[in-house]
Amino acid sequence: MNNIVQDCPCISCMDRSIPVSVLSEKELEIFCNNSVKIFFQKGERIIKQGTFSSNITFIKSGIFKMHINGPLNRDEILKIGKGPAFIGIPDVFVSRTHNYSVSALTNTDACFIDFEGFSYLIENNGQFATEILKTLSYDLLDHFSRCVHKTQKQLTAFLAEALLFFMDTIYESDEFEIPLTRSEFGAYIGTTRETITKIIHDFTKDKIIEVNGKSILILNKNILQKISNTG
Amino acid sequence: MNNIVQDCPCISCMDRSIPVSVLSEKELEIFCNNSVKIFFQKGERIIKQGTFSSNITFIKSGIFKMHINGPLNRDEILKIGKGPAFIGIPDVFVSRTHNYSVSALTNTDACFIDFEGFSYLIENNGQFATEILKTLSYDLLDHFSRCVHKTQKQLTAFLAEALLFFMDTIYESDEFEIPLTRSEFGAYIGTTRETITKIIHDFTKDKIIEVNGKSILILNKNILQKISNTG
DNA sequence: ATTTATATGTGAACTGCTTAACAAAAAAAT
DNA sequence: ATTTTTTTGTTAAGCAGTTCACATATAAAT
Repeated sequence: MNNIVQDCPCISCMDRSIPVSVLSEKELEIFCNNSVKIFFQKGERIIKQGTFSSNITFIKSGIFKMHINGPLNRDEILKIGKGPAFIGIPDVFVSRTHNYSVSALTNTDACFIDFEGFSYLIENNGQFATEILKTLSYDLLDHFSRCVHKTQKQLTAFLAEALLFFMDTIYESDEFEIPLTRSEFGAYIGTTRETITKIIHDFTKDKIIEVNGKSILILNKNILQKISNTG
Repeated sequence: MNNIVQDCPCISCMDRSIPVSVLSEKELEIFCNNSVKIFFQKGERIIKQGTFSSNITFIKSGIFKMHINGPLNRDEILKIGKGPAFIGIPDVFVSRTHNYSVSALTNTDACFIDFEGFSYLIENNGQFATEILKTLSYDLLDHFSRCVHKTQKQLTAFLAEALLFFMDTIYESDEFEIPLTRSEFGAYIGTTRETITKIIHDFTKDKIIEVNGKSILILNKNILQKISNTG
């Protein structure tokens, strides 16, 4: 009963996160001893752009946005994701400061792992290193795709893509509450809140979606897909 | 004289590439035995989007472009870089196929390292894994920045940024031959060749740059910087 | 309950950039 | 050398999306 590993809360994440699952008992202990869990309320900032980055963040549960303050002082959302996920990895490996902010879009459980401990695991467990590499690789390819779609597609198509993303990836349901204001939605798509309003209005008029404030119901996924594909 | 490591051509890259420099003699031998060096002429394709990805590519020397075929079948340049650089890492770790193409913009020496060998080194040399992680991290942050600038800046500002990039990072000189056609330049900036022509024309009229076909001379870096910053 | 602040809707005027169409120059192929 | 292809320049018309200004609704604060 007095087993350290049993007291380690990180053990509960072994079946949530693949990188965590490849750790040995001893390594899991190191992981635990170098991390703290913190609860964030919807809307709270988890990482602030510009602050020093001395730890990796693991989003245990919750939906979050990665956003960055651009050259025109406008906020832009780089990515929306949900736990379980490691975030902030590129920052600690490259610069001493965070290059972007991360905020909670729903109530969120997050764990902060000290870089020393994280780095030790990378250096000493090749499988862990490989899994983290996979995570970063996926993030990079995902962002390539998003960036290309953003520049090449028309706004209507790119917004359709975003709705499909919420439906298929984030909520896995055709009915959901968008965790963004119209302005934030604009920052995600790369446009203004006015244009978001207009396109959403068009979609409801064509009976593609049903909207009531923030709650959205997808009525015709096929057409949405077609709009997204044809650009 | 019959030392294997001395016969290994990869040893010459120890002082070119940080990840290579952390390898032991034995590991360098593994590296060599799992790689081939190939010469590419200017314009040749090094990696073709869609093909199977079973190896990592190391650009020893030369300037290259990473480009991707977008949803509207338009080619877009994600990144321009120069050797020494590892490319194609995210592809092998995530999907079995290449998600983008890479082409030589100048004559280029490239080495292909079999994934098995590369993976072995990641798993067994923590320092190597860390350095590769740094590489990917840098790529990700760099691309975040580029993507945000692309959406927020006006074309004139973004083109100015590109010229400064060529000057400071690629050629380290205020005089250089742009290794892109006007169309490619458009694919890099996210616009059409007509607009590229127009902006370049404006810059020459204002005596900011001097242009003769592909050769460019930066006359006033300060103004270029200012244009780039003010969006 | 009332005030204040934030979020959303809506339309008209404006604009940066694209599209399209043609001409000329340079490079590659024969 | 001559033809063919690719690249570049240039213009006018068109439009997708922005900006601005105001009305309304919702949420937060007192």
